[in-house]
Amino acid sequence: MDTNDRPYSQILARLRDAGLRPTRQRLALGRLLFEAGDRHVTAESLHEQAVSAGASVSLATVYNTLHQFTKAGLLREVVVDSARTYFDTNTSDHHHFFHEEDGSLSDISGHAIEVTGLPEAPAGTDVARVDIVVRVRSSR
Amino acid sequence: MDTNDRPYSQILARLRDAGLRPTRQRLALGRLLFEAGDRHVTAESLHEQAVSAGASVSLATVYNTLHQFTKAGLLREVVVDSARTYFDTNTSDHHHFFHEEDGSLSDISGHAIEVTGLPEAPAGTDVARVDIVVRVRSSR
DNA sequence: ATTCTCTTTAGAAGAATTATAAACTATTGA
DNA sequence: TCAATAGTTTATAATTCTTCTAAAGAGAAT
Repeated sequence: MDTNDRPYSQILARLRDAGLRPTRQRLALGRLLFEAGDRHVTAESLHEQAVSAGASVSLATVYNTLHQFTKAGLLREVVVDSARTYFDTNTSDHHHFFHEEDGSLSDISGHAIEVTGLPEAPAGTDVARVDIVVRVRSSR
Repeated sequence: MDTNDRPYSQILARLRDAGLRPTRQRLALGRLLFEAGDRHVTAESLHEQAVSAGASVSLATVYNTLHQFTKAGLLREVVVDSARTYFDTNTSDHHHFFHEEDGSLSDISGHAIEVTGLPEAPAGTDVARVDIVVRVRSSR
């Protein structure tokens, strides 16, 4: 068994579980997304990376795939910048540092975080999620 | 003195302090923004309101003005939705409920809120702001 | 292999926002 | 009061990100 087979099979399993056909494009994007630890990507950045890695995938497919993966729970959307949409391969409970200058994100583990003093959700509504974004800038 | 003079003069003072000429357009937008308590607007929504209030202001001017007011500290930008940019007339320390279904915002006073367990800002960076967004959906 | 259904894709379309350059207006100083 | 000037407004074009469309392509099942 080739050492590269295992990652492929993991991605395959993820796609299968999500009910998504394991197409060439989804496998390629899945590998880029899930074989490198926690990542934050935009459609454009992932598309660039895919192309420069030799995978020919259209930008439309990248958008489609990111949304399908998100719906399947494989990715999470992160809203920190009104100019572009970020997707996070870390779907566990956590928050973010956002570097306003370069637009980069880094995770803040959700375990240690506690928020006190939050009022109840408005009448007739349920909380879907609590997002904390710590906006930082270089000190000098 | 007309009862409507006071608000005008308040807006005038705000503009003067910000070093912005009190033009017809800025006064009209300033009144809409600051004479009705805490508000959350988008460029489009404020433009619509201005037009239907009889103030002829172009959309470009609404964008310009929102950004100038923000730079002057009269408004705050709120990032909750990658599709559009919201501006908040409440510039004090506070957070938001975001109704994902209708795109509306409501304030959460910052006084009672406390976040524990946040790690230090990454080396070489300073915290510019901590934003908490509680995303809610109607219960049924 | 054939068929069926799901996917991909190029390109058009849409939506929000920003840029441009000409017309306009508040302010200043004579 | 009246230019001159410097800052504003605006229509419109341009940009950018994202979604849509419809036709071609590719897995899956028979």
